[in-house]
Amino acid sequence: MAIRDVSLAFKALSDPTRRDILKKLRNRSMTPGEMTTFFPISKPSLSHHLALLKSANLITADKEGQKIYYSLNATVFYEILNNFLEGFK
Amino acid sequence: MAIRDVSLAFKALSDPTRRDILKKLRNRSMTPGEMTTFFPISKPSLSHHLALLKSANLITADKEGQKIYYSLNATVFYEILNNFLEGFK
DNA sequence: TGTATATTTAGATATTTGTCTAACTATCTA
DNA sequence: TAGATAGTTAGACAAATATCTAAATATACA
Repeated sequence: MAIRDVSLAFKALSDPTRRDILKKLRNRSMTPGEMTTFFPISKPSLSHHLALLKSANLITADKEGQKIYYSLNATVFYEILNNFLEGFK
Repeated sequence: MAIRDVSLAFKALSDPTRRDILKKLRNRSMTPGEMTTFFPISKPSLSHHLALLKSANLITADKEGQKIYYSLNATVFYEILNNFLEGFK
């Protein structure tokens, strides 16, 4: 899937917590529960950030039982930034 | 000069009006007065956006008489996005 | 079925943001 | 010096954002 909203993508990237989440997801998929052990943030706040990253198409979610594994959508991630850079050539 | 605040840079890029301003400045330097002929926005609003882009180090300002010429800081612009992409390799 | 676990949703609140009008500062020029 | 022009600053306001606690939903399992 492709870029939907550039503003949303940059907005998603403008928050340090969300960039930290993306950096964690570079290595492997992770559940919100695991993430809360890394960031000093409440579960609802984390959930909010994940929803925003998902709406920006920067991450994907896969439910397995009660858990939800979130993964970096690397393709779209690079697409967004590179497409934007193209516009400035 | 280099990146100062990644959050600020992405925040600056998250607004459509500010991205439009940057795109205009790709071609040439421009004064706020000229810009208002392109965007349906008041001078104070434009001034606000320019201040934000400047604080993010994405543009520079050169005063000549009563006019202020704003220019794209292309170097820092690419630096910000590419450095960020590096972190996701 | 009942309880524990994983996550989201709802609702509240303080902060930030984008916009406007009005007023101010600086510079030019007749 | 007076008036016009270019731009910013001040102040107000509505909308969006990030955060929290409490409640709801969904799944697992004894």
